[in-house]
Amino acid sequence: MADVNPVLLDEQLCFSIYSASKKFNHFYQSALAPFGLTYPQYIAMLVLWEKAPLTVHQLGERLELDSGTLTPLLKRLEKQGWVSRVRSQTDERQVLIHLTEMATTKRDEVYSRIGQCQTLLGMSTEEIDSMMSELVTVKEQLDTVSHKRLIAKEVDKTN
Amino acid sequence: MADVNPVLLDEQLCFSIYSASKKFNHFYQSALAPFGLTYPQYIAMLVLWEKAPLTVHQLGERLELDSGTLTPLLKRLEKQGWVSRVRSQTDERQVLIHLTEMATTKRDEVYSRIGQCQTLLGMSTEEIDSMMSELVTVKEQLDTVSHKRLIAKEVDKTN
DNA sequence: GGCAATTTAATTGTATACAATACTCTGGAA
DNA sequence: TTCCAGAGTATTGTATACAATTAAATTGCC
Repeated sequence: MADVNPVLLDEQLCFSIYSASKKFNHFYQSALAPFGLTYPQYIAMLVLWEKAPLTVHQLGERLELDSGTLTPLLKRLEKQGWVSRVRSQTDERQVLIHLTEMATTKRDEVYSRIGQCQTLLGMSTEEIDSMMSELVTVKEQLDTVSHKRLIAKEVDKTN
Repeated sequence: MADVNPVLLDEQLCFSIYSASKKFNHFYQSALAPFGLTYPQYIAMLVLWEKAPLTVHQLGERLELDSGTLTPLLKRLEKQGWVSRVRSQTDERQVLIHLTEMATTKRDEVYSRIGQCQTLLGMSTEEIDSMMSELVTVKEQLDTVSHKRLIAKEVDKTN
């Protein structure tokens, strides 16, 4: 164990991303304050504005969230009048998330507000695209590693 | 409101970062499973390994977390034997977080495990540095915008 | 020296995340 | 037809986050 290098917080990419994620969260929270939406609620609404109605499962795939997170989140969105949750007629296991009239009405207002705030960030489309593609690479690596570790576990079990 | 562009989740930098942050979280959670540390607990330990003892406030500045998050987190670390929380003699408002002997003993083991996992990510130091500096820019923008919005609020109040 | 303003932690309340479990429903196999 | 494996959602339990408040200690200012 003598060949171990110190791990310094300031050099960790994970912490940069963790910190940036929290700042974005805070940024959107205040940008969306007039609408009373949190950041996770907002991204759920983004997906729904694209293609509601969706089942909880479909929404979860898009957001990478499971029902443990989405069920209470959607109940809160329902209570605040953004969505309605309707048990599917054709398959009673599924719950379809529909937009309310209010959600449809307010969509462009939210889009506009977000657009204004993003302008304030002052990043070009190219800069944003470049960063996002780097992030895709990182995420793929993380998925691959997780997968490798999973395989490793399986191998372990067989020994 | 006719001039509003749709906001698509896939084009949002915030979501890329949010998603990457969750993947890192999951990655470290499983990498650190042998030690029973969560990701936030791990970064707290990183800072403490650099310069314990620290007050809750000092640790919070480094991690960008407040006592509302840190107090329970540190109590869990204490219960698991990583740290001790000691009320300062010279200023009884402060609580000093010390490393336990176990924490000191296991430090290099954790460093080594993390080093191995990072190698699996397959990113060069240059790639990581480049990404981190871009993230610093984004975070500075987010802070600036938040600050602008704060000023705007103050101005509002005076009207 | 005495007291208001500040500092520091802890607490409270709300909202995510996510693993693990429970429960209901569906479709297919025997 | 019955039974059951699997799918879809909800629930439970644990751990963050963070705003707002509380409580205790300290500092600064008169």
